Amino acid sequence: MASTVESIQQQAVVADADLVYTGLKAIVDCNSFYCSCERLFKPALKNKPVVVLSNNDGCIVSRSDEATQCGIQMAIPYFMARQIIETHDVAVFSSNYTLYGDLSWRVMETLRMIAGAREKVEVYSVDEAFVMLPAMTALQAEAYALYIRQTVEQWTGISVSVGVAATKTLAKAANYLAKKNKSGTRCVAVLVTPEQQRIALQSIRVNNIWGVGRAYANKLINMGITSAWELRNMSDQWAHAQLGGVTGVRVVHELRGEPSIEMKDPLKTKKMIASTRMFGSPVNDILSIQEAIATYTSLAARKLRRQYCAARTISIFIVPKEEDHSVDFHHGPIKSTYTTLASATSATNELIKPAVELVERLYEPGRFYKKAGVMLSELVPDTSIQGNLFEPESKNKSRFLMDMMDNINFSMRSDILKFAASGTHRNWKMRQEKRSLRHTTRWEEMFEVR
DNA sequence: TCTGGGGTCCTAGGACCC
DNA sequence: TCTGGGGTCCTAGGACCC
Repeated sequence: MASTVESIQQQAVVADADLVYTGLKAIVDCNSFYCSCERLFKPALKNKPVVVLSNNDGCIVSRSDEATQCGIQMAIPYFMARQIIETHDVAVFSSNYTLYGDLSWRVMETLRMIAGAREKVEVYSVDEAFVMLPAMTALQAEAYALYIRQTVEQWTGISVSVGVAATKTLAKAANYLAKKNKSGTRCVAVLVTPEQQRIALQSIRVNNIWGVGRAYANKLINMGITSAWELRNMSDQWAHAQLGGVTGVRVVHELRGEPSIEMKDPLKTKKMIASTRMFGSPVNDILSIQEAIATYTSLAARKLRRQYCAARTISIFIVPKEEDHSVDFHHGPIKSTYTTLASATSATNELIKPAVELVERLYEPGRFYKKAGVMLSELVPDTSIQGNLFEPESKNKSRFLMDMMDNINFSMRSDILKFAASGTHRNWKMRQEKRSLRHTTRWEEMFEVR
């Protein structure tokens, strides 16, 4: 079966007997992404159960199919799965975001090459992207999806599932079916014709639809609406009243095949950038907290510069360790404050100083804290700074310094260069006991071929 | 005596996503 | 003992303005 882009595109022209669809989208989703990354460099783990833990080794955030079959649930705390993990000899890894980031970039670049243009790929998360497809028939869409899957796997070693449809929500539904029955679908599913859509949606429960979370799923099921097909057939007025207004109407429209969630412009920037983390163990001295805040600020500043932005507002928060364990974990008493700068900046040193000063406003001696974070908002394009002739020269110099630091940090993929305020003791640093090596980005940890 | 009909901006909170 | 770290969008309500 010849399934190259060229032959598919030629067929689309020739096969005028078939209906040609325009505006089709594919969602390409890496299978158990973090686990796949870990396995890539440890062939012995093939077909073995693998899990990857969140920061601080807190929760399970990725599990291989084998781990799922062992009965390990997604997003549960590590300690709760420990027994199953030991019984089944599951391989456990701490998160290694450097490795995942690099492999993610390779997957996305591959998709951009397949699509033929940067703007035809919308990176949705570290392991998912939407791809706009050329006009084609239903049959060709399936061949194209297979081609995407095979090419990504061949070029990056990462296996993906592909769902194709006229709307993002239906594409996600197709992808859900492809993943659910990997051997039957070859990790590819297409929901293009009305018949394909009906059969698929009748088989999917509402809670598995993109945009229907736990709250709405419970509500729908209580109302007797259990399948995606039933939801699709509800009226706009009903959706508006019952599913959170316009958002709910969009979901129903999308299920009917009417595009209501547009492809995002990849050049559009974020409105806010944050960097927050739990401490490895609770901390009660102000210096440690300030060190942590300084470190998070430099991380956030780096993200800021990567998207060519500057920030005018800095907010920080710290979370005291709760003595009362009955308090809901997610809604602890967060203390926060912010400051607005005279002018927007992306220079780490200009952001760290006010951020560290803010800590003094919140800190109460004697208390223990378990988490802190920095948020940068009021973002503006960086060009407004670069192009300003009236800024003192020192500002441009610091911008230059920042570029250099980013480049060094990026190429070495570690924080070799740091600001003194980030400290060197780091007893607040998170636990990462089971982190794998950074095979693709560090010479000394490179994978050895024997 | 009596209390319009807009508009904007901001914040908090809820719902969702990975 | 032990519970991630980001994000987005939408709505309601209050303050303020004319």
